[in-house]
Amino acid sequence: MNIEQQIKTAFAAVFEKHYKHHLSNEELILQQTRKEIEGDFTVNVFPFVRFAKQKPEMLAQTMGEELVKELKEVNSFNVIKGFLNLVLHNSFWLNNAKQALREESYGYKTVDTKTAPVVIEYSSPNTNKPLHLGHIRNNLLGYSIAEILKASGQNVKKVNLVNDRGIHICKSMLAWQQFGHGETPESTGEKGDHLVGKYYVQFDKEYKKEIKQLVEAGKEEKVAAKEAPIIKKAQQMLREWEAKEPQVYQLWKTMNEWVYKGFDITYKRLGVDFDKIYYESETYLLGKEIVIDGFKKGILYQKDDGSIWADLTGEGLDQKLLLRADGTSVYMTQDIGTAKLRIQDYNPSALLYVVGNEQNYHFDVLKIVLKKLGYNWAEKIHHISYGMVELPHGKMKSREGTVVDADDLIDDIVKNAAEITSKLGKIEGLSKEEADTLFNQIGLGALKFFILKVDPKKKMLFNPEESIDFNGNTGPFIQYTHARIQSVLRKSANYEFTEWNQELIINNKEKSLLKLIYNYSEIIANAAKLYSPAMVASYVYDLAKEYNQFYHDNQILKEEDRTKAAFRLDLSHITANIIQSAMLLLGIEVPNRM
RNA sequence: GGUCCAGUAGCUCAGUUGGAUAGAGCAGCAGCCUUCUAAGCUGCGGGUCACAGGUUCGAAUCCUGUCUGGAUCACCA
Repeated sequence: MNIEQQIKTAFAAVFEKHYKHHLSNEELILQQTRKEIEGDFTVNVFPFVRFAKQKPEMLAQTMGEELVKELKEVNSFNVIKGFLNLVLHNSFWLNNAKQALREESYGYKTVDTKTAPVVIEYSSPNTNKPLHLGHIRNNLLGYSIAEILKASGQNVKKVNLVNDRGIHICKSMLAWQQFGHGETPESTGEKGDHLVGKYYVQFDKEYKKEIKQLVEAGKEEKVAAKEAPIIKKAQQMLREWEAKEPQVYQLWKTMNEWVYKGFDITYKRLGVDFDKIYYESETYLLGKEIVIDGFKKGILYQKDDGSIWADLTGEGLDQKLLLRADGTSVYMTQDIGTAKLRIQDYNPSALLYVVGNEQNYHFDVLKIVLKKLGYNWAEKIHHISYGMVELPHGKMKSREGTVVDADDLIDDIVKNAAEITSKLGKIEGLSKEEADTLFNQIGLGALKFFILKVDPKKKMLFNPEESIDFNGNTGPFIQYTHARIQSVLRKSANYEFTEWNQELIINNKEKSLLKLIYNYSEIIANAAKLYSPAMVASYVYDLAKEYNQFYHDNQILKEEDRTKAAFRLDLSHITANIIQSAMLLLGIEVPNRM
């Protein structure tokens, strides 16, 4: 039982003895005492005055006196208005520090790999264009959430679903066929995903041109959009693809290979990975079968043109198309198939999807359709919905060329890290290779922290200027704190120390650090519960900030009292370890020098 | 129009199930390096928590309404 629970239990027992009323664990709220006030844990007794029939101050006073007697960890207390502030013996915090020193992965729970896994899907790229800033948020969130879940003791499987088929893929294939003159990544030196993306854009251009021509010839815009020859050709190509027509299939394979090679580079730079990759081309037929089966059972219905639909009006939603009139699949169809496949593959306890909030409706529908089809496991689906990334000028729009390309962004930020780091004279004595590694760590550290520190549920503004700031609440600030500690640790070899014990007298800064150290495992648990890397980011920033203040105010190696020196060195050691481990949960590496 | 989400300092964001005087960073101003890494530390200024009601001992937090912004309601994914 942790100390919070002990206090709550003791509080309830004492309260019942005095006032003949039982307080449930839920109504008893224990919070950490705010910094300006003396104390470690605080109970607000206001909610209980009606049971005690006593003034809040009196009640708090009585409870304080009793708790000091009852619990050996509680040293003293004070009462301010209705707030009972409990002060623990310093030995409690010091003991926890000893534990943090002993435990290899302090704060983490061990994973039982025999339990049913949590399957988390993230990334889910389309193979028709390169990754952009929006994908970066997705990838960083997915990776980090998975790592946090693992640290909280869950058995996690990371999966990726590659949207490698569909009308959008045919569009870039068609454009390449018509306008590509046989270009390849090798012949142009262009990264494969960028090359394919170029043709996707070109398709859109041509399509628009044809629509415009048809409208000028007197067609309505809607009709024109349907009748434009190039879109007809793309649709024809999709049918040929589903029929595995050899030429189309070969082209599709070739172009997808180009894209995968490009993606691999970007994934590697971002440091994300997967346990399994699903390809929509391998799963969509399963979805198709399920839909046809559902139609035969009368759960779904068919329109005159042959298309198959789900009627969701009973659930307050609309009609939803599941198979087109020409028999080809839509996005929903394949998601039905992959969900079922994942259940078969893993028998998971939960199916998580890291997907943007623009698809909230899609996931509502997915769950309802699956339930209608009789799959009880639909309940296990949870959409981790995150907000869009916006730029200072507004939204990213591929058509207007305001998309921030993932590769370009990483290049820029690493370049910037190199400039600043060099200017600060931090690369003296480093080899070219070591320096490059450092630039990458700092640049990506800045980028990742900048994105992950924002609450995933909220939309975020990506200001390029702020993202390359390395001061204040940033990744490099935290990395720097870690490097600083490492420097102290390296030098400690030249000093003698005397082992400290629980009797040690500590100052305020030391105590603040001890408390933050104590909080780490609960932060991980909460971040896991809320799927929020931002909570970890916020915590590790607080920790680094607190350490820097401590570092500024106290001598460590040169402290005269060698017992205190030993303690401060240990505090530094623990802090560095937590910074490293917390940053790892965010997918950020911390250098030993910078 | 229906549904959903958001609105906190000049800007970007914290604020864990309702609790004490609403916090950081950036930007601005003023200080601190012969001493363990100054990518650091300290101080100053900056707020009608969109607005109006309600719930109660107590509301940035919960409820209702209004305003503003966004997402979505496709034979796109």
